[in-house]
Amino acid sequence: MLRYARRVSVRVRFAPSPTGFLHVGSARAALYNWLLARHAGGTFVLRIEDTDEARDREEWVTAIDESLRWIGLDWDERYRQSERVELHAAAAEKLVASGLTYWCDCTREEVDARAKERGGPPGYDGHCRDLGKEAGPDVALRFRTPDQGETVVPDVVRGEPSFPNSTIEDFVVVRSTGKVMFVLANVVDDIDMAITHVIRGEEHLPTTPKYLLLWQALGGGAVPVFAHLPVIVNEKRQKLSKRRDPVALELYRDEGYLSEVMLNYLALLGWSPSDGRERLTLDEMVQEFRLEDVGKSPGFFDVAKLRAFNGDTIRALSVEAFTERAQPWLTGPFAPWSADLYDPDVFAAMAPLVQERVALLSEIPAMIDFLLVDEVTIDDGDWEKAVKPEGITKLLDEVIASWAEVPWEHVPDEREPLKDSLFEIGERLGLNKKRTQAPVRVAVTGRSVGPPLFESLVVLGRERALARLRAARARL
RNA sequence: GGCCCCAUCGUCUAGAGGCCUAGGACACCACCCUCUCAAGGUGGCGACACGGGUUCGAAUCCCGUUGGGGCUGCCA
Repeated sequence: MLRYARRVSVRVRFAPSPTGFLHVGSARAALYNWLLARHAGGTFVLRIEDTDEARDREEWVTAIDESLRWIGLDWDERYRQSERVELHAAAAEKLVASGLTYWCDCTREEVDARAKERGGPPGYDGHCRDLGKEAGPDVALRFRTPDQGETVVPDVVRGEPSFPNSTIEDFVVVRSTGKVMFVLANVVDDIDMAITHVIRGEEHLPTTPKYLLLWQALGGGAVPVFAHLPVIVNEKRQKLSKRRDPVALELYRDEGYLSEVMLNYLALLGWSPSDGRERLTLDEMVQEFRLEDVGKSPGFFDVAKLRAFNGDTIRALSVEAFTERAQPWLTGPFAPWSADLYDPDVFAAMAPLVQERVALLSEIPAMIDFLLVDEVTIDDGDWEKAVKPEGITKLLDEVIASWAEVPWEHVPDEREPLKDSLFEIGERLGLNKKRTQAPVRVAVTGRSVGPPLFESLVVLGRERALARLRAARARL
């Protein structure tokens, strides 16, 4: 019955261990599993492999759930491997009964010492293989691997890598503490959950022969289809690591990357639709995803490209959607100002101008902060550069006088009194437009770059604008 | 060291023997637009790692070399 079920429906699993935030590499593995499940109308199983007491933490379990939810990967079934230890233990007993294992009390030091002595490759030498040792404290259970033949991994992306059985050492399946090891637990759960496709990182490929040997020993039936995904690397072409690379998914969320962009980018790191398109919606990815189209070579996690995608996507948002997505940086946890300072009308007036200029949502505050705070902080470097040309004092004096009178409005291509008066003064003083606007911009916004000046001035209001111009004038 | 994997522009890739004087995207450069910055427009730079085969014909198939990577735990 199980066998039949396996034929008709795809069942995949994502099996993270809660030892840290969700890693971009793991997220991609989760995504590919999820895409296949959704594409095939199958089942996506989330299996938290929380059997490492030393490293697991409950908060990481929550963090993984949250990260998956953030990118919108929903699961159909969810298990905790820690709740299944009896099943694993039963499987271990079955192995003992089958005679395919033996007990071993060699310590790591002894194994290493013997390897060094014989000068051969490191690893276990089968020392206790025929010693008939009994179970007991400090005794581990090893699986006796075949000496002859080879084990072939049926892999959709890699073909059929084969491993000489003679190079597979007799590996530990049950620790001396009685705890079942990762591979065994993995196999037991995959058999029990009727997993049809194992999609995971390439780093698992070398242990897959052990997986297969155990699967066979336990009589698991038809083995799953494997898909070992190419590793994701940094600029030095090394596998992304928690220690040296920014890999936590939530790091990107907090920087203001859009979840759909993250998903799109991750999907493209190792897969592309047959026509090579890059910008895909989730639905399109589900529709077009095929395991057979997954590439073999490692992919560089290119933040510059991610960022470009993000900017494109932000710009394509409706103003309403943009405003909605921006909330965490406006009124939420990432807003740099106190709640009472924030004015939704100010943002509404600036939103379209801001939207075109940010690639990350986290860049929003710096685009509008000068409109919310009472006093701007002038960037000294920007100020020095802006007031360098001759005649700036005169310029500011005249602008202050003129703008005290001029209609305070700016309608592009129609009524632009602020703009007209400013550049009229600048021209009279022999300053080009760039140099004319620079000191005014820095005086009013605090920086030499930002949203369009005249629109900003209208939002700021005449009084505050003039006050800032006078304050700047006083600096000269 | 051993086992395994990988190899098209700087990066991600399209390419499944002739459609390839190798296409796209990001990055970079130049110009245009322009109140700054973006955005947008136009153009440019730029790759089949190397050597042997197979074939009328190879980026595409085979072998080797070189280079890169992964694994090598009584972690998962």
